[in-house]
Amino acid sequence: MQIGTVADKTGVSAKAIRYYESIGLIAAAHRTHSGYRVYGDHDVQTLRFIQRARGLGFSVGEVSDLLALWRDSERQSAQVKALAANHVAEIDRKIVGLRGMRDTLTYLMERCHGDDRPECPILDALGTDA
Amino acid sequence: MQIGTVADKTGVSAKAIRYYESIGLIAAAHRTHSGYRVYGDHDVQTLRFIQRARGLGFSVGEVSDLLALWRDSERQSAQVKALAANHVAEIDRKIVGLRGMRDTLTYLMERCHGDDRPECPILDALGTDA
DNA sequence: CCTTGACCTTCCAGTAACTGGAATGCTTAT
DNA sequence: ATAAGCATTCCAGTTACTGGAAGGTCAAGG
Repeated sequence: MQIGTVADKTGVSAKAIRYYESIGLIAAAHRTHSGYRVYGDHDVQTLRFIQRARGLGFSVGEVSDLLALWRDSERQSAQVKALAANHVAEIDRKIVGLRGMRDTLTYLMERCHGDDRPECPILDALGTDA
Repeated sequence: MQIGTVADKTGVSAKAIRYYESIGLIAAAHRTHSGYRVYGDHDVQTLRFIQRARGLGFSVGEVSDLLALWRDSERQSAQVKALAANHVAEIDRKIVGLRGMRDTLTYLMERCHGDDRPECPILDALGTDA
């Protein structure tokens, strides 16, 4: 298989696959005599794994750890769970931050007429001296 | 006032202030004969505005628009409200995405023993062929 | 007068995770 | 022979800054 086929099968762009190779997330692919990268089903599996983990918001570094655990038959599920727990905590922090922003903004928007007059509590809130 | 004082007063780092100047978000500061930037209370107000807007998650580009509206006495509050509404929609999209990730992860974590055995539904979910 | 320390200056690099695009090469079909 | 549709490498750009190097400025103290 060439890189384009793998990209289609995994949903990971050819660019991203090369990038993952360049940073060492995946092993360097074998090449044809003319330099084309060649992949097998195993690589498709790995890239699907990566794609799903990225889709769950894991950073590339975390994905690297997850891949290592995935390949390690001696792993302890506690390690995986701990990684996931950390990530969930991180997600929760982000959600809390975003909710705070949204709450403030909706509060201000409710008080803004939103017509052709210039008065605006949103700008007032941003610009107060307090 | 020099840049360090403004940084203290506004919570915007000196680095960030210079950066904002470099991208044109704020006007170039006047300089002393020796090249030091000089600021007044007006600049402190502006930077506080920027700081608050950034804290609500507005991008620097959006902050630029907000600043323009803030300075425009002829503005229509509807423009501000629309900007805010777009931003809230964006925030909501992010929250939905994050919640989806969190739900999936917590679902999988509940099923993971998290002990010294290797079996792990989290890795299974990431690695399935389906 | 000189030095020390705390300021300030500019400029370059790095961050995360890629994407876009240019210039070029390979393969296959017409 | 050439054109289409793949592939390759490499450089730049994205966001919003931060870190650090190399070096000027200013006030205070010895």
